[in-house]
Amino acid sequence: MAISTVSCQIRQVDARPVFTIDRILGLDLDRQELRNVSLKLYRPWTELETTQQRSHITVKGSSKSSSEIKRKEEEHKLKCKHFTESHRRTLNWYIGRRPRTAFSSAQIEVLESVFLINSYPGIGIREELAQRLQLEEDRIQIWFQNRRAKLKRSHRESQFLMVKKAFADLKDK
Amino acid sequence: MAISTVSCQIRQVDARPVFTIDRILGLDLDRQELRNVSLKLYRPWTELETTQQRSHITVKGSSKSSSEIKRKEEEHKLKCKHFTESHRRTLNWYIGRRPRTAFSSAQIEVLESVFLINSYPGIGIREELAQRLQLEEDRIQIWFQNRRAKLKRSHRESQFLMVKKAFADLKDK
DNA sequence: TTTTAATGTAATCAG
DNA sequence: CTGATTACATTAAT
Repeated sequence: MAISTVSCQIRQVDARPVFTIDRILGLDLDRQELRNVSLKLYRPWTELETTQQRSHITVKGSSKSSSEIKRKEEEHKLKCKHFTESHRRTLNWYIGRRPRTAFSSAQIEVLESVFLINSYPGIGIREELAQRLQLEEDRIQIWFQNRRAKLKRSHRESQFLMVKKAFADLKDK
Repeated sequence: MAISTVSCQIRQVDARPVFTIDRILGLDLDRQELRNVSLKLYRPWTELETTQQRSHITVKGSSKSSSEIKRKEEEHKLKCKHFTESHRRTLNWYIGRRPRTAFSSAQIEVLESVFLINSYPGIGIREELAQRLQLEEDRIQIWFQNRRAKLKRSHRESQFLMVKKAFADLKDK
């Protein structure tokens, strides 16, 4: 099979390095020589997949996968839409950064309520929220990430204050 | 063990949601009831750290062995050092997560050069790189893992674009 | 200026 | 190992 052949070649290289780091960095070998070497790189995913041989992978997928694929497609469509609707941001806009989402206060309220109970919502809850709040699931995941970071930051700060206060109290004695 | 207990509780909640969103929003359950439920929130950084409870993880090694054991011991010492040297990050830091390594651009350049030739460097090359770049071998292994993931991701995306284009071309006919 | 959505990537964990 | 997810530092929009 093609793959195992290739990986053998690699293993060989590993054991008795044809490419030392010096060579790779071009300290020891010039580029012309490098092009002459016929070493197949081991990049399995570079090859086209022949539909059949991946079906087993898609089955065992964790909680996401089918829903994730759909999500990514939607996201992509949305990205394309952004290119066409070029009002505001036409200039402002550089290499494909998503326009900042402005959550409504109603959306924030719901998100905060959920966060209070569970700051690590799984895919199920996130998708339900997405549907209910008319947001992409990705926006929600990011929101929770940022929210956790914020909570952590505030926690850190309050701890810092407590330590400071403890020191102050010590001085008073 | 405390940590796994907590995360199991969470996973339970995720799989078979005791808290539906309706309940969380109080559409289905009033706050008094909510307070009676004894669900531990998963807020790791809130808890005090109980120094060592993660050592079992280091055992399960696979293909590597003598060098790996030595390496793991060093890593462990390093972790302990982090607990004692409590300047910066004392608060920042919860349950023994390694502080994020910031690679220098010079280090990245070398790593990328090697990656271009061989994206699956064996232990030999990794250790040489570690010595040369003044990094732990583990950092390098992780870097290659993440780098492969990145390459694969970008490859997936470009494939997606090509499929999309193919569809567009079909329409044109 | 402050807050925070978005991004990139190192670290972690399950399979 | 991969794949998914998380934490964290940074950037940039409001």
